[in-house]
Amino acid sequence: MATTTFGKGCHLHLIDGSAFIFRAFHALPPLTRKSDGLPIGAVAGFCNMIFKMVEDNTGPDAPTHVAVVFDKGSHTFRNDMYDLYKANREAMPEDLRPQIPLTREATLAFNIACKELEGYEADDIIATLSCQARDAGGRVTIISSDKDLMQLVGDGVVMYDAMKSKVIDRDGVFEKFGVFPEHVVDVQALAGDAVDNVPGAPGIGIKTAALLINEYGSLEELLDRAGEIKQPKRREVLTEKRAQIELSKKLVQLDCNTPLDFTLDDLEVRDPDPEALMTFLAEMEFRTLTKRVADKLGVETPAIPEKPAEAAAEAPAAPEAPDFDKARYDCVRDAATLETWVSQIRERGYVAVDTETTSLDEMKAELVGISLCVEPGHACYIPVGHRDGASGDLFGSDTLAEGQMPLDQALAILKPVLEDDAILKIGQNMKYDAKILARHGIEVAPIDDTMLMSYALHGGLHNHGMDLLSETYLGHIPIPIKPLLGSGKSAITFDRVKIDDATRYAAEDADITLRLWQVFKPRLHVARVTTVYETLERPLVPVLGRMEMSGIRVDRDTLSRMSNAFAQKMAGLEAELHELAGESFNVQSAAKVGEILFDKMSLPGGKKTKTGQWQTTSDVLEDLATEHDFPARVLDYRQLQKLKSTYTDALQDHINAETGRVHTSYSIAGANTGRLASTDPNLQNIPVRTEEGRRIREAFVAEPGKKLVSLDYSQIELRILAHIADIPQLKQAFADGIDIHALTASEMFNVPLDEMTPDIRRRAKAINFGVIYGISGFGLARNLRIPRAEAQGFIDRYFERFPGIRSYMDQTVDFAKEHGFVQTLFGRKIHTPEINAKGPHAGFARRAAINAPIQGTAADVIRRAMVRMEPAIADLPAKMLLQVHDELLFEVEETATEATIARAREVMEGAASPAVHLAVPLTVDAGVGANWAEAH
DNA sequence: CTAGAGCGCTCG
DNA sequence: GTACGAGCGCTCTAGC
Repeated sequence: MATTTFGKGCHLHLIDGSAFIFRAFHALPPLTRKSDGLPIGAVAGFCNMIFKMVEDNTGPDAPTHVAVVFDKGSHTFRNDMYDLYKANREAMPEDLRPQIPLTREATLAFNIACKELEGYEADDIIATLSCQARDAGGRVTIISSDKDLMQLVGDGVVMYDAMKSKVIDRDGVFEKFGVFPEHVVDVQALAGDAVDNVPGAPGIGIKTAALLINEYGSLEELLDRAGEIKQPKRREVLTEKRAQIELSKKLVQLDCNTPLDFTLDDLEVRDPDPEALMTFLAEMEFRTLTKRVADKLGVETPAIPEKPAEAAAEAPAAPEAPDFDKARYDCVRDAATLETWVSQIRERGYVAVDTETTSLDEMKAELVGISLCVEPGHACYIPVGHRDGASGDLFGSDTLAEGQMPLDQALAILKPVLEDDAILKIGQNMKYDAKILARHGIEVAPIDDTMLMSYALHGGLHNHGMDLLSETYLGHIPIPIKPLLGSGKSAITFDRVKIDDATRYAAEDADITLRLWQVFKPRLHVARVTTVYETLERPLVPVLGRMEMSGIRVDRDTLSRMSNAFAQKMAGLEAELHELAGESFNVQSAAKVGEILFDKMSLPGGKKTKTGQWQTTSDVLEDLATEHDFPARVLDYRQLQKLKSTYTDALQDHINAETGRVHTSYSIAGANTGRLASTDPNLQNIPVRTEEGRRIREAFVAEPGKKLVSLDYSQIELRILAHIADIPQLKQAFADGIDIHALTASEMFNVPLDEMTPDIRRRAKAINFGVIYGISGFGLARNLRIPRAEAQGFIDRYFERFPGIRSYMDQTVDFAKEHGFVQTLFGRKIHTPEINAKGPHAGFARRAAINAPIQGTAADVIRRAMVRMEPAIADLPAKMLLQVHDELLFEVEETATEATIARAREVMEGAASPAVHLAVPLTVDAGVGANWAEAH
């Protein structure tokens, strides 16, 4: 019970509980409770902080009153003012959610008041209590580092950043905002907040806002006199966005009149109940803290059961897993047996799934069987499409020895489980199986994917195929598929494999998948890649699956006509080349071309490849082509050859007979940097740079009544470089929409922008790209065809003008050497195992390490856009079809192209937030057309 | 006959 | 010895 009335001499500590645990979660290493793996890192950080305060606060400055304050409810009065408030908040990380109620328990265990109010943010409760305490003559310390609370500082109110052990007073606020606390809301109203989705005044950041507020005295005065501002952009935005700015102020202004159902007196400091506190700490298994608290309270330390530590990320698989015993694998041939598997799955809540089919092409593959696994060693195979090797007849349920269930019956039994929200389906490369099942009307969800888990954990270390993962992380070599299917001409499809053999093979795949999942799952948060996996990898599976199944219409006649035209021209060139060479030879053989050029014709400047063959790459041939016909004609021939074989011919073979469309396949875990890779066919390298090549894109068409719509990020990697390396001139240029290569040229060569020549700009452009690739004098010299010393001079000059670039490169390489990986802005890890190598390897590894965060961040950004795109355009007659690294291609009803562009652009331009606040804008260019050539 | 290495070219 | 990241078609050869 309160014995004193809050007033002069009292000191109130207000702890921002919600903000603290969120920050602790991200800042501290991930701890789990040893007995069951429950994530408790944030709770541990919280308890340590509380205990430290209790210990420290014994002197005259000790608090007399304390409260821990939490957010409650996702809808607050601010959402009534502005429905997009905090609209782009990301879902709470899976490992944090269970820790929130535990933090409340911890507060109560320390016998500290724990306060929250439905529909209010913790900030408003803190504001109200702070005002009340100050008005009563007391002092207040707000334990938080949230800048939104800085408006409350002053008059005996200070903030304290518990993680940095730093007091923030009026001067501290000025340091952060450039204004004193009474004007913080004005600055915030102008600068906005990407994290909370407070709009503010576009183009005005904290610095400019502070400048304006200091000049005009207040936001209201500034808005009234906005017409006087000299800078046209600022004047315009302040005049036109006045309503938005005023709304922003209301959103950031904290409410000092929150209707509380308690008083300050209820917050008086109370001694903890030792028993309750010790019980809680022991339950959490905080060994060190429990002992320290017990010593402090003068009670006995309770025993905490000692269990073997969780396997570390590098440790081999859990030894208790049973051996792979194929005899235990079950072949399911009837409904009753399948039902028993279904009930086992329901008991567990998860199941590993694998499908066997007749083809690697999901759009052509026929389902042959499904395997399931519910615990290591306990797996089954359900044959549904096996055929007699000789006759090709499907085995029926009555066939002796080879009996199997009808496909429809098996799927009908499995469908409810595979689509059940409460049952996790685990697969290795789930996109494949999900597409096969989708073609049979089953939408598999929710899923986990061991291939993608491995990608998040081990990106850059090795590939993520099941055979390799099994051998590396389970110490088990899986049954090879080769002996079952054979190879080459005599290869058979899986439907002709004997059911007994198929059972051993397929059930083992599901078994391995489940075991890999058990190994990888706890390692995700140990390695701090849970969010990467959950936001950048896993959600892409259904999105890409649908894109691939949609496919894109490709006009066979267009390709066929082009093929014929190319063939004619090639025949002419071939004859000409034979004539010039004085012999008949295979023009497609680089070795022969080299011999003729450098041995027979003795042209100068020949270089050998590492196998001793003459090098005949296009840049070598281009140098010779100015003087001789032969190399010039070879170049012509090669261009046509490439277009014909790779594009006009091969693409026709990829047109699906049923859909008339081309269905590529995206590898999610293929590229080290996080980029996707497109295969079978690769639709990410369709020609565009030359006029002739670009015509291939005319064959990629929209259905009648529809259009293709293309949106692509403008200069995304350079923008990310400007942000990461923090280059003021580049950031400013992007903010102002200035031609970035011209700006670079101007800075480097001291040429004013309005006197820029195309050649100077071209050089600067090459340097800009070189920087992204981990520039070297040699590489730039080769690219620009200038002496190496001159190229090195350019690079030196560049580093002089943009010193941040050099330090970014050095820091990135140092980080890689120390940690063995580099990271993107979104936390994706790219391992760099070769970074400490000696010799030429080192150079490669170094440049790759410099490039990876840039290329990888760009890849993360478009992944985020793709995941958000489907819901954003769900109500429009539009489909996302292709991704080409910085471009998304859609097929859209003619009437909806503009709406789609608007919607898609918003998603793409905002894709970094709220996780990352880029210091440069992302901009997107759009195009529409009947075909891809027109749209791009 | 087949698999894989080497070369060269396409894209971002 | 060199720009970063990918996939694929062709030739050529080692090995069945």
